[in-house]
Amino acid sequence: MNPSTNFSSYLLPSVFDPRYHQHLNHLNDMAFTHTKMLQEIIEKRSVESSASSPSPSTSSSISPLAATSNDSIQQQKRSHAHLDNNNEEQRQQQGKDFLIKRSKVNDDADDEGDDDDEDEEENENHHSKRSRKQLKPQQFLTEKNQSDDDKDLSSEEEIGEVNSQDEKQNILPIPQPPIMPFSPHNLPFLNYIQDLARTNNITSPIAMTRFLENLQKELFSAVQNAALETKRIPLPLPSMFSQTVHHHHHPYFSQILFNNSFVNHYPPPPPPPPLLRFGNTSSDRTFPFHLSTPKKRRTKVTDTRLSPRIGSKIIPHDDLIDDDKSSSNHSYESTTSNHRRQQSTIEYNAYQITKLMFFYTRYPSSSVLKVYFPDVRFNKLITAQLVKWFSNFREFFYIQIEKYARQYLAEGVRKVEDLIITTDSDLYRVLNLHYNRSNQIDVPLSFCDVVQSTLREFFHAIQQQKDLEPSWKKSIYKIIQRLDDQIPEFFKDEHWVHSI
DNA sequence: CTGAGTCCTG
DNA sequence: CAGGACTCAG
Repeated sequence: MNPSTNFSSYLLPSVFDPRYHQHLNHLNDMAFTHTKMLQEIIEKRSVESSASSPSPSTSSSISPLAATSNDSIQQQKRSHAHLDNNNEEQRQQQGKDFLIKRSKVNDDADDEGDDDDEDEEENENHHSKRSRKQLKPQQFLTEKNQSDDDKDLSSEEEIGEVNSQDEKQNILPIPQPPIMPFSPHNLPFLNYIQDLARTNNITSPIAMTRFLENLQKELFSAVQNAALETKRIPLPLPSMFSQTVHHHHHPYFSQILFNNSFVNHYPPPPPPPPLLRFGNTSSDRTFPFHLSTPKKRRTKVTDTRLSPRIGSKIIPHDDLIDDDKSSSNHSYESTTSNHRRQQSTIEYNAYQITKLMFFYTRYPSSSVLKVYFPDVRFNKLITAQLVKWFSNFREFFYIQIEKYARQYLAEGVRKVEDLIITTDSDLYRVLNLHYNRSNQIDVPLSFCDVVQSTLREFFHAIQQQKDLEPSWKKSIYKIIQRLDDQIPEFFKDEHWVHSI
């Protein structure tokens, strides 16, 4: 049980969002740019320092201890615990913040859309801004040693975390790619480095050189990790994760669940198709700095799934021109409208499929659900979501039936035997409209029986005035629970599922 | 204490 | 429909 487990899941969804990849690309760019710049700085510095101070061996003055000397005792304590981890991490974190921040400035389309609060202080001096973030759950991940990599794997999915690294990646040859012109655009980065240096009490040229080298190393190893990380990810993660970049291959359901359960920050409009700026390998797409802003803003699951357009399809009383004749639809589908529909259809499915399942089982256990959503990596929240859906379905189901039971009673029906539910019954139609609005499946006959049984139970109970007792419905629920059928196999069929 | 469910509310 | 309070069983 990793404390980060719960939160890490909030990070997931972004992975599915094309914009996330855009964002990563962007960060990647930045990293290279900055690395390059660092190198230049270092070169420059080293020339200077070698001229001024002959003995490089003294460079150890940059050690964290040097930093603590002026600082509070608290800091000392902490450095005791973490050894030089502390400072490293600080710098690293600042680096992250910076990168993230930068990318935000340059990338309006960015939709992480969660941390309005977090980065407003970005113009403040970097010295003080740490405290707040320190406590955030994800941050703890960075404190882990690389030695417990394995543990990390078990702890759900922490994507793109940066672990402070060992030295195996010494100075790697910089892939020399794009020669980045030194534009004013990059000035903030220099400022940032200066701040950083100040923070770390870097004064002497030698120390500065050393400091910059370390910084470079960190930056670069981060990039390297990106590559490693992406190779590693597919392992612990379900297949769906590896698919996420190929938008032609949307996992029908997981997409939704994750999107919905965790990231609802995006306003409705579906993102434009993600385009990778450069690089074709997966490692090019990912950058290890996960956008460390906590995405724990309460997610309202329907927010994305039931974006206005999508939601309208589910809401009763909706003129669903689109869905009801989806078959004929395909004839006129042109590029854009088709695209739109695809997007919405994907989202529509998850929920709809769950609804269809309701025809077979009213009380699916979570284990059953897992079986029928094999490509979904279940976690607490997802499970809860599904359970909640079924709970809501049931609610509607029982309310309708109770209503009709009372109605029949009022109409003078006497014997429960007179209550017969067929596909022509009003009650059936109402339910079918709710769960199977587009007639996507043939409702199993058993469902009629269940409805009928339920109706009779309610009827009988009301007739006996059991409804005056406190929780009179519960006994009925128990009876109905036993009537669950097995979910047919075709729910497992990916093709069928996609065709919904 | 936790998970499953229900009930109630917005 | 989602959230949250609440109940109840294990």
